[in-house]
Parts: sequence; C-alpha cells; structure tokens
Amino acid sequence: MRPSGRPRQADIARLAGVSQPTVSLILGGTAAALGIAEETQRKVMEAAERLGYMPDPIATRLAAGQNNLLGLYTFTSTFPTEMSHAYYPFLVGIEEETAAQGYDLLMFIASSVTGERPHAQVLNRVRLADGCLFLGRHLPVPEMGRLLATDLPVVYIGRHDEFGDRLPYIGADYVSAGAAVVRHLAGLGHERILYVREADEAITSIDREAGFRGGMDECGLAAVVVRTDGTDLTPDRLRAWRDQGVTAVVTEATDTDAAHRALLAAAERAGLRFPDDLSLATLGDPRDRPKGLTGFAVPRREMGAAAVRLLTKLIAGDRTVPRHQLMTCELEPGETAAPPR
Amino acid sequence: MRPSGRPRQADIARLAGVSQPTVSLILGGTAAALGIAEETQRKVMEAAERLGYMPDPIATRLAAGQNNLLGLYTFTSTFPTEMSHAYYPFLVGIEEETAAQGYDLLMFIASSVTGERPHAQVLNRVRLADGCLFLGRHLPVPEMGRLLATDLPVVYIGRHDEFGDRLPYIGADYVSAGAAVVRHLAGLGHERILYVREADEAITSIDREAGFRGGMDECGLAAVVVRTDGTDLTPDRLRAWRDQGVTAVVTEATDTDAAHRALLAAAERAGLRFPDDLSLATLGDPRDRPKGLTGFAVPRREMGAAAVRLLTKLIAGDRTVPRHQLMTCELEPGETAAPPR
DNA sequence: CTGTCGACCTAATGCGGATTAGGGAGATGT
DNA sequence: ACATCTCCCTAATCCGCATTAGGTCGACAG
Repeated sequence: MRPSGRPRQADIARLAGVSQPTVSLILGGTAAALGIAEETQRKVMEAAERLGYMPDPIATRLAAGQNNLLGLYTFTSTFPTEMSHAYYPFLVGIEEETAAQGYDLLMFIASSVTGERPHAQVLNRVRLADGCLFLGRHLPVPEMGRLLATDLPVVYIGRHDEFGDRLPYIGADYVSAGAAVVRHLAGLGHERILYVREADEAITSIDREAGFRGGMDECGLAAVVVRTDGTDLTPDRLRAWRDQGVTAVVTEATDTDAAHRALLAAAERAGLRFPDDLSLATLGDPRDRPKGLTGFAVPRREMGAAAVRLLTKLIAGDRTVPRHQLMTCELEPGETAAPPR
Repeated sequence: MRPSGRPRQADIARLAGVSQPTVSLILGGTAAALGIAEETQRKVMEAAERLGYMPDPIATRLAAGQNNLLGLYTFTSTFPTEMSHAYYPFLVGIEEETAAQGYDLLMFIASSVTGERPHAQVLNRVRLADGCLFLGRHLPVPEMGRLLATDLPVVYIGRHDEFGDRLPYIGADYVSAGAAVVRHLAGLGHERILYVREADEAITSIDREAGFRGGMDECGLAAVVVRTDGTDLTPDRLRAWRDQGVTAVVTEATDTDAAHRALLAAAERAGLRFPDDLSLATLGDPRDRPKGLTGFAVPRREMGAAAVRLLTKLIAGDRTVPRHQLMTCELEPGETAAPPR
C-alpha cells in the first residue's frame, strides 16, 4: 500500500505510457524537456492534469540535495523576555529576505533544553538547515567553536570577533554611532558629559564605550566613565555630579537596560528632569524606550536582511564576500537632550 | 562526491564497523534497539557523537513520514504590517509549546513572488513539516480546500467554519467576550449603546456583532449597529448620536482598525472626550491600542500554545481530540468607559 | 554429535523524484 | 545493404533513512 494517497510521477507515467524519468523531465525540467517530442509532452501534461498531480517537495529536495532551509537560532533565552520585541525587527528583515532568496526559515528553540549546556544539543540540530543565522548578545564560545569546525555556513547578527575571520557577522557600528551622539551633545554646548555603563563586558558594550571616548576625544573633551550595577545610582550621587558641572549623561543600552532604568529612577527621586536639569542620551535605540530619548537608530531590519544575503552567498560557495559587515546607525535626536542651562 | 558534507548514517556505520540499518535502529529506534548488544550501541553512539551526526529531516520524512517539524504559515502578507506586533504573542506561545513538545518550528513565508495565487506555492511547501499551523484573518478558501484534501494535519489559529469539522482551529470566543463588554457598559448604566463595525464579513466580525447583539438582548436593550468604511464618520454624525441619547459607543477591532480610528478622529474634531462625553469600548484587545481603552484580552499566547498541542495530537493520530476550541477572553475594563453623565 | 532456539545483525527494498549514461528506431548517406 | 547519425526515451542509480525479511553463529537440549 502506498503511504500517500496522492498521485506520483509513476502514476502519470503509467497513464501516459511513458517512463517515470520522462515525466520528471517534462514536469520538472525547463530546458531539459527541449529534447522531448511535443506529442509526448502533451500526453504527460494531460495525464498529470487529470490526476491532479503535485510534486512532493520532500522527495524533490532529497533528490536535489539541498533543502532550502535557513536556520535561525537565538541565544539569550529567546522570545518571552521583556526586551524581546527588540528582536522583532531583525525577524522581519530576516523573513523578508529569506523569502526573497527562495528559502524557508527554520527556527530552533533553546528553551526546552534544560541541560547544563543548553545550547549544545540545539547547535547540533542546527545542521539540519543549509546554513544558520545566530542572534543574541552573548555568544557561547565553546559551542560556537565546535560548530565553526564543521562546514556549515553560519552568520552571526551582532559583532563578535572572538573567532576572527572564521565567524562571519553583520554588526552595527556602535563606535561611530556612539561618537555621533557625543558630537550631538557637544554641539548643543555640553562639555562635561558622563557615561554610565554596566559592568558587562560584551563586545557591544566595549564598542559603545570606545565610541563615547572617541567622540569625546574628537571634541577635545575629557571622557568620564562610570560603571554601575544599577543599585549604586542614588539621587545624592546624581546631584553631586550636577554640582560638579556635569550637564549631560549618556547611558548604555543593554538587553536589561539596568543602568538606564536605575538612572531614570534616581533622577525621578532626585527631582531632576530631562532636559531641564540634565540632558540625557543613550547609546542605543530610542525606539525600544519611552518616547523622546536621544540615541541612534540601529537598522535592525536591514541587518537581518543583510545577514540573510551573506548567508545565502556563503551557502552558494561564494568565497569572496566580505565576511564582516558593520552597518551605520543614524543619530536620533530626541527631546531629552537640549543645550545646557 | 557527496552533495552534502554532512555525515550520514553510512559514515557512522563505516566508523563503527556495522551496517547502516543497524545505525538507523540504534539512533532512531526507541524500542527497536532493544535487541541490539550494548557494546554495539555504544560504538555507534560514540561514532555518531564524534561525527556530529544529525539526521536529515528530508530523508527522514521521505522514509518515515515524519521529521519533528511544525510548520507555521501566516496569511495576510506576513509581518511587516503595522498591526504585525499583534501576531507576536501568538508566536511566543507557539514557540514555547513547540519546544516543549520536542518539535522545531518551520516558518513558511508567502514568497515575495506576487503570482496570481500567492499562496498556492507555499501551501505546497508546507508539506515539508509534519503538520502546519495557520494564522491570519482572511483564509484563502480554495487553497485551504486543496490542502485539507491531503492528509497533512493542520490547525488554524482563529475561528473558521468554512470547512466545518474538516478544518480544526483554536479560536477566541468573541461572542461571549462581546456580550461581556456590553454587560459591563450596561452595568455602568448605559442604555443606548451603538456598535460601529466595518463592512468586512470575516467570521470574527460576524462573531463580534453576534456578541454585541447577544449582550444587548440579555440586558433587555435594543441593539443598534452602524456600518462604516471609516470615511463617513463625521463629527456632526457623532453629535447627532449623542443628541439622540447614545451614551456609549462600541467599535470593532480589526487588523486595520479603520472604523475605530475614524471614530477617534471624528470625536476629536467634534470636541467629544471619552469617557466624559461618551463612553467608549472596543470588541478587541486594548493592548494593541493606546492605553486605557475598555475591551477584552485575547489570550494570544495561550491560543498559540493550545494550537500547537492540538496539532501535535493530530499528528500523533489522535482522533478523539476536539478539533474546535474557543478560548475565553477576560474583560479588560479601561478608563474610556464610565457611568453616563 | 546433531537439531533447535535465540540473540544480533545485515541484505534488500521502498519513499518520490532528479540525473546520467546509453540504447533502440528510424533517417540519411554511400 | 551497411555504417552513421539523430532523435527520443528509458534503465539504472542516487539522495538518506526506515523497515522487514531473513541469515549467521553460538549455546544448549536431546
């Protein structure tokens, strides 16, 4: 008994009095069918029509050797988090471009795996696809190392230089964007600008700080950087900064936004308002946060699309594409930054 | 040369010094591997581990008819729309439950190829997965009909009775929820309540209206329903309603929210405020809209999860599960509805 | 010492279609 | 009449895995 009740090429072949490969050539082939008699083609087409034939995509792909699946794996416990909607634009870009390239998206999910190395198993399944995208602030180095040892094409969304040239990525140019924010503030007249960052040593944090420092240098200002875990930002401390002549504060944007939130809370309790008492900017995307914040726009959708394009080129065997790409972020002036009083 | 660089069962077999079927039995088999010597199993497992073997889902499905992939197909030109974020909670629920059930998610994307029947191609690819979820307000009847003619298990998220029992779905109980909103308004003291809906004849629209009418009936009030395309809601008309004694307006929530927006715009121009001059509620989820709106909460995440559970049961061959399920929506009282002045 | 029974594994085959090498039949040339 | 050449189509295989029907070998009973 045939597992599927649907007609196969063999059925058509029988009905049309030809062989299965002939049917395959005529139905599937575009140019290959050129050498086949019109009459035969007609018979086969008719038979196919009559039986309501639809090629089985599974069999097609098994025979064709590729499955046209792009994997997507998100580190950092996927979607149900609060900041998750920030990933959404990436998804949109990935989706659009995946479709445009003729692939389907295979999403791998980490959450169910509660082993000690939660990513180990999934990183193995990932090889189901023809290639895989990765997304997430923190990169699990050992697992990724093993994956890179295989020949599976991979693209990371986010800058990660731990593996040098071996790990292709599409990143955002936080350094330039951070400097632009500083220039914006300096242009407004600020001279004492404070950068509040978290203790986290993710590469994006390092880049942001570098951008801040670079921008300050460029403007001939002295960079002051404060690290916080969020709990030590007291209203008193804010007032002290202000008394020392600080007119603008720049916060780091992270997935938890701990420092940023703590600062807002402290300011509120200190009775300080933005931008009246202090200007505020963030080295991140204001669209994730309450309106009006000054920052820069991370082109997430475009990054997603670019990642897909890079990945498909790698899958196609293109060895000449630049494996690292940093996309520029536009400055987003908001109302929280104004000239100092 | 082998098309795929990935290791196959044959490679494991060679490495472990056994035959390919033995590998298949050990790796794939649950009970079937019982009759195989421990020593052999160990060797095979080790070899598989060493090679980083992952079964090819395509081949698996071709041979066995299942690959642990759940498809997800979204009608209604997928994500980049404005209301798209409303789909996000569904995705979250789907993802969590998919992982919990041990599946991966295969997202099918309506190809940007704008043929005359954009869904025709994708609905064929859908058969890659063991089963498929569908999401979207408007169901393409002919394509779905053809899909239902195959034996692929399918679950629709959203109520659709066009195919009777043949199309399983997880829906939201708009009828009950609509009635609850009306009861809420009536409880506040409103007696003349107007329902503004769009011309759209989607089943969800029909249900909402039924809910409204049912609620009004229940409260002994006369239901008045107005249809609009959004352009004919003038400030004058609003004032006229108010002069006729209407104290509350209920709008229909749709993916475009045309009627709802038009009403808000007209009210603004008429200088009418909610709830001071008029109470306002929507037969939809206020979380999609500006804060404070009275409506009901559609349990999207739970619906997504329920859909996955239903689908996996169908895949497992369970013929006893209820194929249609309506989930209740909690009333969400907001500040736009208050007792009439 | 032979027959029987398990225990373990493999040969063979199928799933549905793509691809390639090659063969039969008719036409053409000499 | 025989070699050659085309034109069309088919036989054979493969893709990677699952499944079933044996087959082999040692142990143990008779």
